[in-house]
Amino acid sequence: MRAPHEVFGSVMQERYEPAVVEPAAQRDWDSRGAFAVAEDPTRPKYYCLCMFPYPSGRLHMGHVRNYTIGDVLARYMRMQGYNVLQPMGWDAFGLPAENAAMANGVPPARWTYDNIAYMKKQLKSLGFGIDWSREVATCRPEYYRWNQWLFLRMLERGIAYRTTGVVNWDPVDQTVLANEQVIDGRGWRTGAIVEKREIPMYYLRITDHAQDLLDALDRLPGWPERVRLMQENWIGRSEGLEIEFEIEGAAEPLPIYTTRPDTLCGVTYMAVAAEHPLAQRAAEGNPDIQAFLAECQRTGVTEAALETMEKRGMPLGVHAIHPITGGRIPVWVANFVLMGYGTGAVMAVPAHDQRDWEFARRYGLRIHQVIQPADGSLAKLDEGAWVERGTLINSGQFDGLDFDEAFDAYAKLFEAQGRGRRRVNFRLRDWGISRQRYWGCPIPLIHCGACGVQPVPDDQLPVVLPEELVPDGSGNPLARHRAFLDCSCPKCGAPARRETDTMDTFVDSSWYFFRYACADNDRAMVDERARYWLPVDQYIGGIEHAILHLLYSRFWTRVMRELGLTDVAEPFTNLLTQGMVLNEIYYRKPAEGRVAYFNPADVDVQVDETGVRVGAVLRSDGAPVESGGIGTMSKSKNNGVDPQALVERYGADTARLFMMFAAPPEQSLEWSDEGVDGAFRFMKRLWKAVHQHVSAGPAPALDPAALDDGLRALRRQVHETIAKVTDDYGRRRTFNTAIAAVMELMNALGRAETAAPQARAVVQEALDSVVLLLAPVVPHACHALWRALGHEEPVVDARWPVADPAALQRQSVEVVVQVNGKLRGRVTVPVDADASAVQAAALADPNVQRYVEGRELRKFVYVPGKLANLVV
RNA sequence: GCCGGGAUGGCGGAACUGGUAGACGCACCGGACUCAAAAUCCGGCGAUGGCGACAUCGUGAGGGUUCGAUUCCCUCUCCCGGCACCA
Repeated sequence: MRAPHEVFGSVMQERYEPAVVEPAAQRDWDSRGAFAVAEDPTRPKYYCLCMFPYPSGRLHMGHVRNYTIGDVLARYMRMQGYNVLQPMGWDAFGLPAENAAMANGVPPARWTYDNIAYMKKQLKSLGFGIDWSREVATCRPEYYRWNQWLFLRMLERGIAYRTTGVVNWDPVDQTVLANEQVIDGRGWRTGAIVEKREIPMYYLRITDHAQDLLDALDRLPGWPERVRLMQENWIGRSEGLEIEFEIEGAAEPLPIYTTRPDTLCGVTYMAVAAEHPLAQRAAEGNPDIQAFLAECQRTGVTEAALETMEKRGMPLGVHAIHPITGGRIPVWVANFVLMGYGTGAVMAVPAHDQRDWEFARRYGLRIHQVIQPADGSLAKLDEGAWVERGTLINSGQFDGLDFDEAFDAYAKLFEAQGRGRRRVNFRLRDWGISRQRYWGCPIPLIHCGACGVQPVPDDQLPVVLPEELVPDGSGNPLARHRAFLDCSCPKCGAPARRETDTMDTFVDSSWYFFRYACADNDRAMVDERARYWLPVDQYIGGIEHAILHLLYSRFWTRVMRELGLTDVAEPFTNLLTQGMVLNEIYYRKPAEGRVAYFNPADVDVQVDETGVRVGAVLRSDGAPVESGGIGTMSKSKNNGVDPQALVERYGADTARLFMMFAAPPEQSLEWSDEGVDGAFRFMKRLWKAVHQHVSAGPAPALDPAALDDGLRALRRQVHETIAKVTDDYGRRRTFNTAIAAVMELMNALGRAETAAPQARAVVQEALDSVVLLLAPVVPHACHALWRALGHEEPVVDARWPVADPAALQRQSVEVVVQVNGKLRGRVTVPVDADASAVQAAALADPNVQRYVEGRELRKFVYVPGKLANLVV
């Protein structure tokens, strides 16, 4: 083996060749096990985690962006002295594998394992500093047995329970469809109108933790405000009243929940869900209602579909008795009321609720105002509902009360009568985890004819999913696979049938970050090592996971804590949500047939002489294509860029540099081939600068006292850049501005006169700093350059540079001068100049004088070292 | 429909706590080098007016607060993410 200095050092090659540099750096890291980490109580730990990928086949740019952000932070924190863990794994169960199986006849398992092998190679070629010894794949029995084990613990404690749930049913394929497989209300393969169907499912009681999941958001200062807000709204805590309405001719009252009890006297109708017993009973012997209920069956189950559909209803011929006025109120069935939400019934106040108002208008129902604006102004109820709080009117003894007083008065009244109570309600629903699919973690239950549903005993775990089956789109192949199905009842020993439902893949991803800490333990879900590494210090992933995945993980962590498996309250201390990767969309719409999309790589953009775009043509035929604007990279729009091709052409460092430079991580990132060229040019300039410097031999030691003004200014910029980049990486997480600052420094270095010995010393310090500052972003090139600059220790293990306060000193600063807020001049003043000195200097400026002359100075504003404003 | 976010030159973006709008990069234009091209290097580059010094306008649209607003408040438009079985 060659010593590093024979490869680089003084014989550093002149040309920047990533195809040589990158594999060499990767081999060096591999041979030294640079990223394998162990628990070390003597050093502060830093657990840097990126959301694991679904093994879809190849990496896409969103992955590259995600993992580059993580790798930059991991390498930066390592240089800051932390014991850094950066693991990786595979979210390997899920629908796409079944779809691929249907298309190609390949078992999901094989497709998945092949994809993992390929994508792992891609991740390695991008140079991410991952500890691969901790890799997990959720489709492996070693992993999912702990899903099963914890599920059984939840079942024992009543955290998991069985009830019915609503699913999309394709009547032709006789199968349950995912929401994404329902297109415009029809099954994606059969085109059949999808029906709602109730089936038994297992649920986890996440609602038991609703209050805590909400309260703890305040203790997550490291999460973006917008994610906390989205979770808060998702949990949706509300305080209201549950009120029972008597139903004419029925023994059972109709309970409803309202957050606006102050509007109670404005109720002019009630509405129940199609599945509500009142509606079902009214339908008996009434074909019109039956037809309406059947129609309600044929809608999607998503909230978006329900909210956007036409609000329709039908009177049931049943009446409720108003609990205050004693008046008769018609009860309707309405398609927008959901059986699963609250009590499946609502009171309707058209005067003060917009949806009720529209419904009342449509069906000619009464609109009765009971709230008036507190300022006495008039509510225009013929234009829409008046939904603000106000003062009660038309409410008998309650007239004149405000919202809080009315809430209280009604609550006391109903509580005294036993016909209602105060209630806190959450929008959050329990987590249904049953999926009628093959490629997922089997739910470890056994159905016995005599003993009912029995849990699989712990010593028989895991229930292993057979890996050779190929789904065909009509139901779950497990249900036809005798070797899986047949078993004996653990209680009575009689022949029994295994449960064929599998778990939601969100279960797999709710705790994988624990397993990385102890992936090799085959006797326990987690061990002591998880106590060392958890919680995750920095979690990085797409904003699209802001609610579900993160909420489920927070819940699962709470369950693990209840079971004594962890002491961690919250799994992710800091969260960074990265934006999408976008690209141009080009298409042609033929007179007939489907729109054809063209990959931007095959399209030439035409610009006029000022650089403005005037059109685009397809390179292969030279004919014009239409621009469809900018959109997320996707298969359907054919606008993806293959990371592999990019790495092969420019190298991983250029790909990483472009991604980090083009936009701050939280914003969406627009792809640009020209931008990649620019990043590559910068890499070549950096390489050349170091090459030129080291070719002239070793630089002398730096003597800061011996520098002239020019060199002192250059050295100040070096240290200003160190301070800025440190702040940008560490606090702001804006890698684009950090890279821009380094580019500015390189530009200044290129302009400087560097022949003199002390100039060479400053350049050495500058280049050392630049290589250290860029090492997290472009680690391969910096690995080589650091050694070329004469350092023995590899740059991954180098210490992060610290700005020298002495080098940052300045004697004078430029202050901009405004007159009445408009920029009129600039003056240079000593750094320690006081306001009066700056005012005098400002008034001495000829251009400033033009605007101040002959007018009275009313006010003088001075922002030290920056700005002076003369108000005249 | 509901919840969250965004909009700044020809383009991606910068301006961090209300204080110089346009850093850095791309594209484009001009120049150097070259037989030539590519590569590289140097310079210019928001709009309008002016020879120029400068001036006026300008951060999706409209209004407000302030000595001063891309930044804070109100109204609106468009785009993106999520809406519980895509991951």
